[in-house]
Amino acid sequence: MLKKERQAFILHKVNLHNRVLCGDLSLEINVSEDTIRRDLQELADSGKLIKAHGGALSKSFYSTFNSSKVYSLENKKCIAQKAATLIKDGMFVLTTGGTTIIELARALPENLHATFITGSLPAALEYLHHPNIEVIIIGDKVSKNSQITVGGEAISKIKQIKADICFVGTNALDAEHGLTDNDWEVVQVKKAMIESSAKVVSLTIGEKINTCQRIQVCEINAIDVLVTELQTDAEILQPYVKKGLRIL
Amino acid sequence: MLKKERQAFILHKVNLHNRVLCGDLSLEINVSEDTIRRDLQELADSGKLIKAHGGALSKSFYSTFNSSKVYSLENKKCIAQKAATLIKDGMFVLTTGGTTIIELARALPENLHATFITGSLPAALEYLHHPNIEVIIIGDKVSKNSQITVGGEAISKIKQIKADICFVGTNALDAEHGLTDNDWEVVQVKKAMIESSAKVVSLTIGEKINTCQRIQVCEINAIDVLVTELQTDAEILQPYVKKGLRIL
DNA sequence: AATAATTTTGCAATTTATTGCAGTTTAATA
DNA sequence: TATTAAACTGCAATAAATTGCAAAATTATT
Repeated sequence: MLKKERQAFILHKVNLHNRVLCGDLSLEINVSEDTIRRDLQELADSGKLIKAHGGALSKSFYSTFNSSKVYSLENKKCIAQKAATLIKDGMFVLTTGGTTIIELARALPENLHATFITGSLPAALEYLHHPNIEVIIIGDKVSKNSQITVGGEAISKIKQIKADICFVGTNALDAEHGLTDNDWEVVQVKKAMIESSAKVVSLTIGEKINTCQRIQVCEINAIDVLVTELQTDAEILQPYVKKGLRIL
Repeated sequence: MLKKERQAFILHKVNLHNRVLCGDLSLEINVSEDTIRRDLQELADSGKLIKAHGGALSKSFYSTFNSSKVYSLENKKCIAQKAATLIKDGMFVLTTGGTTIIELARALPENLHATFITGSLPAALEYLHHPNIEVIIIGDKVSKNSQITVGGEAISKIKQIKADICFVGTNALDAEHGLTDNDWEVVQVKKAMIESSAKVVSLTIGEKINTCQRIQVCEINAIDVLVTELQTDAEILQPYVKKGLRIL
C-alpha cells in the first residue's frame, strides 16, 4: 500500500469514526505504529486532522465541541424566537435564569407590554432594556453560581404571585425523570415558580433532551409547552407529545 | 478514550449543564478523579471553563460587565479605594446604586468577609465576583433609569435590616440642603437605607459638592463620613468638617 | 533494464506523557 | 473548632513519542 493511499485511508477513517488509534490502524493496515504516527503527524501538520496522544481526532468533531462562548447560541436564539410568541400584552411572566432565558429577553418584541418577574440578575438587566416591560426582581440571597436569588424569602414571595406563564431554562429533561437540575437551591426556586404559574414552558436545546441530573424540579406532565430548536415532528420529541406536551 | 477526546467531552458536558462534578465525570468516563481534576485544571488554564472545588462551571456564567465611558472614572476609583477601608470583616453593608458604588465593589479586597445588601442589579453582580462576600438583593420593581429596586416592598424590607454601614452614591451635596437627588422613588430607598444603618457614608466626587437637587434625602448631619477624591484639608470641604462630618 | 538517488519504513534505545495510587495538605462546612 | 471532602505531591507503571540509523522500497536517470 502506497503512502498516499494509506493516508487517504486514515483520513477517511478518522472522518467516519471521529477518532482513530495508532494501534488499531497499525494492525489494520499492517505497518508499524511508527509509520502511522508519522502519517498522523503529517496529516495534522497539513491541518487535515487533530493529532492526540495515542491517535487522532477528526477536525469537525473537535471544533464543534470546542468553539463559541455561549454554548449553542444559534439554537438558543431560535428557541427564544419561538418562545417569545407565547407572551401576550398584559401578561405576568415568571422566568428563571440561564443563557437561554437571556436570549428570550433579547428576542422580546419592542412593543410588548408585560410584567416580568425574575430572580435572575442578568435576565432582569436585559428586560430593563425594553421600554414597555415592567421588571420585578425577587429579593433574597444571590447564588454565586447561578446569579439568581435563592432562599426562603424568595420562595415565599414567588408563592404570593399568580403568574400567567412561567419560562423555565432547562438543565436536563427526560420523559421518565421529568425536569431535573443539579443545584438544590435553584431547584427550590424553580419549583415555586412552576407552582405559581398557570402555564409552564420549558426552553430546552435538543441536546438536553433525554438527559438527567440529580435533583427533580417537576414531573414531565407539569410542563405545558416544550420549546426546542428542532422541528415539531422530530422523532426524539414524540415521547413528550405522547405525554401531552405541546411542542413549539 | 483519548485524553483530548475526554477533555472535549468534559467541555461539552460543562457547557451543556453549566456545572460538572469530578465524581460524576470519573464514574461516567471511567477514569480516576485525579485524572478528571488534571483535565479540569488544564481546561481552566486554557480558559475554557472555571474550575471550582469539586468540579467546574461553564464560563458563560462568569461574564464580566464592561465599564465603558464612566464619567470621572479615575476620581471614582480613588474614592472607592478610600471607602473600602471602612469595611471590616463580618459587617452588614447596605449600598445604593450608581457608578461610584460599582467602583467600590471592584475595589473590595479579595479576603473581605462581609454581607452586602443592595437594590442595585449591577452592583450586586459586581459583589458576586468576590468569593467571601454574601450578596442579598432587595426585591421589588426595578427602576429603568437607575437599575435599582424601588417601591414599598423594597422599603419595608430595608427597614427590617439593621446594617453596620451604608454607602450612599451621591447625586448632590450641599452644607445647607444636605444630600439631595432628583428621582422620587430612589430617594425613598436611600432614606430607608440611611435610617437602617448605624453609620452613613456619602461617596461624592468633588464636582458634586455644593450642588443641589430637587428632593432631599437627608440633612447633612445624618451623614457620618464624606469620601471624596480631594485632600482632606481642601478648602471646599471645611464647611462639612464644621458640621461634624469625618472626611476621608 | 540497470543503477544511482531519494524516500520510506521498521527497529532499538531513549525520552516524554499519561495515569492511578498513597500520603499529606488544604479548604469547605457544620 | 472538628470533621470531612477535595486538592496537591511525589512516585511508579505503563504507553506513546522521538531519535538515529540501516534496510527496503520507490523514483529518477542513463
